[in-house]
Amino acid sequence: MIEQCATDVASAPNGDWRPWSPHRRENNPLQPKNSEPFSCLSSVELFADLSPAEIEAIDQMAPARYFRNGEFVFSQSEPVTALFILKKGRVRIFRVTEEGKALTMAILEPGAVFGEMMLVGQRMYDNYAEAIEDAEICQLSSAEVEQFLLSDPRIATRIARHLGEQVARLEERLIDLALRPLQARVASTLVRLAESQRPSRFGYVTISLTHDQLAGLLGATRESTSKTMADLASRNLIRQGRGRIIIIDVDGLSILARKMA
Amino acid sequence: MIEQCATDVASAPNGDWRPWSPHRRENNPLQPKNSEPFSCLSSVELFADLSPAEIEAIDQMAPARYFRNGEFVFSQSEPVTALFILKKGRVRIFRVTEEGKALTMAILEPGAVFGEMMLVGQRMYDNYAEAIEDAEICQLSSAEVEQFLLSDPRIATRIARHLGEQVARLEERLIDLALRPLQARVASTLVRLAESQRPSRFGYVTISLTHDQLAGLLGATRESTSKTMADLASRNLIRQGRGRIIIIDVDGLSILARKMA
DNA sequence: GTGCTTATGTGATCCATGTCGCAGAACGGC
DNA sequence: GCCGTTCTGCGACATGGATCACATAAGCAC
Repeated sequence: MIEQCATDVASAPNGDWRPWSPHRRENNPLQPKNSEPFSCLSSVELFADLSPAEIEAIDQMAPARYFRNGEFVFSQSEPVTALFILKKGRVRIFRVTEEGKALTMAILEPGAVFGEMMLVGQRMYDNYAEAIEDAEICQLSSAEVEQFLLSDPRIATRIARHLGEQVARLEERLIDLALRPLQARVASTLVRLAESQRPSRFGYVTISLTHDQLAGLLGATRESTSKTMADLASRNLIRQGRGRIIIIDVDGLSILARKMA
Repeated sequence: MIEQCATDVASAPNGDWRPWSPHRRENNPLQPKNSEPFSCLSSVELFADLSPAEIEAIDQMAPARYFRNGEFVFSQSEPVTALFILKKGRVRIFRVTEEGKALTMAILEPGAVFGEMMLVGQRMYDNYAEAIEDAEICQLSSAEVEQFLLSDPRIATRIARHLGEQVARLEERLIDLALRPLQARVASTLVRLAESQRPSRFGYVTISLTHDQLAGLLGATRESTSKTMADLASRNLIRQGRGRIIIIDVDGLSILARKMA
């Protein structure tokens, strides 16, 4: 059953041509870990105002599904489910133009809620969501959301707040893209990513992204991103590893981030 | 009293140097038209679910203020008021970088609500609002909003919906900026502007913007915007007048809008 | 009308990134 | 160990817009 659903959603938007997406596609589905003790919903900010009993009730409605690295969590073709809660793994939200170019809207970490725009009347248009690590995701249908969440002012307010944050972030990115050179955009993006990350063992924050994924987030090419990253590394602001970026000097990056030319 | 407030807010963010803003600054304040028969709040989508009595109640709290073309409605320095309702005139929301470059986030028409991000916990950061026509604007303080609006699920939902639309629009713009050439961006922006406009007398939509204002919205220079506009005009997609753009062929523009290169 | 101010047209550069084409390096599987 | 795949690093080159520097035109004040 899980396999059924998963491969279902994993099919590419346009046939099977997807230069903007990882190609790995193993065919052994992820099995649910048996009896996770933690609710899908605890530690999700959206439900912070609810009592344990209420959370439990909603939890019943939100079955987890499992996605392998590279599988699609949703695409336009899937308008049934409204709200997704990322329990484990990471998910990339992105859009694709007719010509096959992609821009990453967000890279989500565990605890993130997504798909909120659908439940607020918006279609997700050409937004796609794809697991970039094996992931575990809870889902609520639009009907359930409409009935149990939007009607509750505590949650509606949280949703509004969450959307407000998104607006702020998007405006920030728009500014960057419109009037800052690549180096500043890279720096600013790294800072933003670093903030949403717990600083691992030794004070340094590690970001697990390839240059390619970072480029998708920047609206730049992999090549120029690589060049800029090399430059930042040579200035000891970051250190590089294959698929990982270690932030050495957040303040230095922040300064670069607001440089214009 | 009105004069007092108005000149108060009209002061520029950094001293008086504002290349990114109109210079006109008459010093006779606008006088309120006596006894407008229409409430500030009717015909505002946000309050569509409320009864006339409730609207009336809120209306009492929302005094109108008058701003001259070029005056600032708010800047960072004014954190008191939370929600603005544009009754008459037009307002431009924009951000400025340290270097003095500006990007216009939105151009608002009568009936629009703005400042919603503040009331949702967001600071407006470096957002400014400036009247680009003589304007009449109602205001609610954050306290009032908190107390009467956010707690009401009907309104909270509307706010969420409104923010959701904004997110969608911003993502659209981000895509445009990231991966479409200027001509497509101009076309797409014109289409978007045309949609939020009532098609005047003879079917044609007229947009009242200078090339400069349009450029601010595009994240491009006035020069390249002018060139592109001339091109569009030569293809009979639009017609030009000083400070006004007449949309002749929306469909033609829409096609250009999705062209990549 | 005259004259001032603001909007638009245009052309000659320049420069940051995109594009294309490889080569080397790091990892994963066997 | 070896091999294939995925990442990263360059370099040569093309190009869309930005910049700068004006010329012209349209409207407003008088």
